[in-house]
Amino acid sequence: MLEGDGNMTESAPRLRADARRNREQVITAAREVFIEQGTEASLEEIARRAGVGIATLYRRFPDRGALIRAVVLDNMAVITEELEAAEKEEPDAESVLVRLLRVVVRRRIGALVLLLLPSLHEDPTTHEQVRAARASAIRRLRPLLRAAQREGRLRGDITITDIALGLVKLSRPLPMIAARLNDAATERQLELFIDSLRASSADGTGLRGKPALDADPNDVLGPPL
Amino acid sequence: MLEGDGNMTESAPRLRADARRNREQVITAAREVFIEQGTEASLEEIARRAGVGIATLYRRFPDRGALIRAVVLDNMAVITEELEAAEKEEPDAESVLVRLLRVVVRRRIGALVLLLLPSLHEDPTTHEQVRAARASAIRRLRPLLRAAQREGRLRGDITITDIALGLVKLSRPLPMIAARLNDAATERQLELFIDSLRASSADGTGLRGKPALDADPNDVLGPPL
DNA sequence: GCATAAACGAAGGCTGTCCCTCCGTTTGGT
DNA sequence: ACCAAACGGAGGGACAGCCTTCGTTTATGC
Repeated sequence: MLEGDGNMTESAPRLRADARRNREQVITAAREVFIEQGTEASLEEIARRAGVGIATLYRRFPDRGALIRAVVLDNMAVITEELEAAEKEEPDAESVLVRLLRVVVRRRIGALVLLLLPSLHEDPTTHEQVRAARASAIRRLRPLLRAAQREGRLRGDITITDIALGLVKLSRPLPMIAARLNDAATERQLELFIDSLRASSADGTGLRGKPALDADPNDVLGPPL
Repeated sequence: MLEGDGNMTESAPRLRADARRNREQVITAAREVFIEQGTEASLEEIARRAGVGIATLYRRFPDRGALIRAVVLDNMAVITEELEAAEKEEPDAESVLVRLLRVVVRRRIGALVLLLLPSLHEDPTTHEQVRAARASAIRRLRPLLRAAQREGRLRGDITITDIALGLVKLSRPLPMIAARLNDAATERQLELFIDSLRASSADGTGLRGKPALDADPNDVLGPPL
């Protein structure tokens, strides 16, 4: 969760302290619930988990779309922030990338980055805003991946889409399984996934199956990554 | 879907031809819907997707539990069957295992194998039956994995649980994304996952993080695999 | 401190969905 | 051709989620 003034989108009068705190709690709860149950989840449950009355949620986010939007933008901001920190502190591209993966999974952000885009596709207002945030993130991520591949640390037949989708699936907790188990499993799978991205995993024949998801700019996933 | 007489559990009079057909369609639909939405999904949607009236579903499966049970047993049967075929036709353990993974994912079975167990845990009636099927599958799978590891083709720090959970996550389609996209993504991720299991992926340091999920026989996942 | 505007939570009417049964109709098997 | 078996859909009851209204609480500026 980014600090900020909790008002990166429209210019509102400025929230009271408790209101700002509640707003962030709602976004955090929404992020978790959306990942677990999808964006159709009950808003009342989100409010409950945020420790907040349902009215408070509606006061801050007039409809479901507004809440989704807020979560997505917040996620994007976290990613950007973390990316900058990593680029300063890590020695090479591969380290930056791997660190980013770990953060994204641990913070449960992965899923929403891609997952929520389709819903926003309808909304002409903020679609541009979200699209811009996403485009900017990709503009930074792509050269990073290229670099790591040139370093010879990551396999060459991987695309950003592969990584993004992998994160999405990793991040989704399995329903009807205890949280602790889910966390343990996710961590383990993440390390497996990271290993699978490394150059040593490529068996020379390249990935079986088509490059999948590369094409079709009109698709949910936007232009080829 | 296994053929059989559609009556592997209790001894019923013998179903009419159309009834048997409908029964299988319901199971198939249930498998898909359960994977997508969890076992709390609407039974009416399952009936709809099976192209069958809601009454027909209830006639065959008196309650939700019965349906879940049927799906699980069916899945187990398919796995066993496929395993036997693969063991006859494939040259080594690794090939058998990989082939099995591909079948399980393509048939959308993966998720349910583990996913449904917790729900059944409550039910004293059929729990034993399911537990037996599962135990028998594991008894066959474990030596297979060991063999593949001895062959030096699969990394040594992998457990059956790792594989099972990997399959579960792979198999779950992402909500609000077109089916075609989901299929393409899943296929791609599966190949990545398979590569990650190979010995060449291990970087010598072993998997970061604890062996996770190995212990606690009282857990959802049963005894260590 | 205290006044006041901002923010809060909970109750409740409304709507839609899902569960499950009942019953008139259709269909497979002999 | 007969009839038991199987079918589908309508519909009542229950319930969960949406969103608003309203009386109460709390942060903030003087």
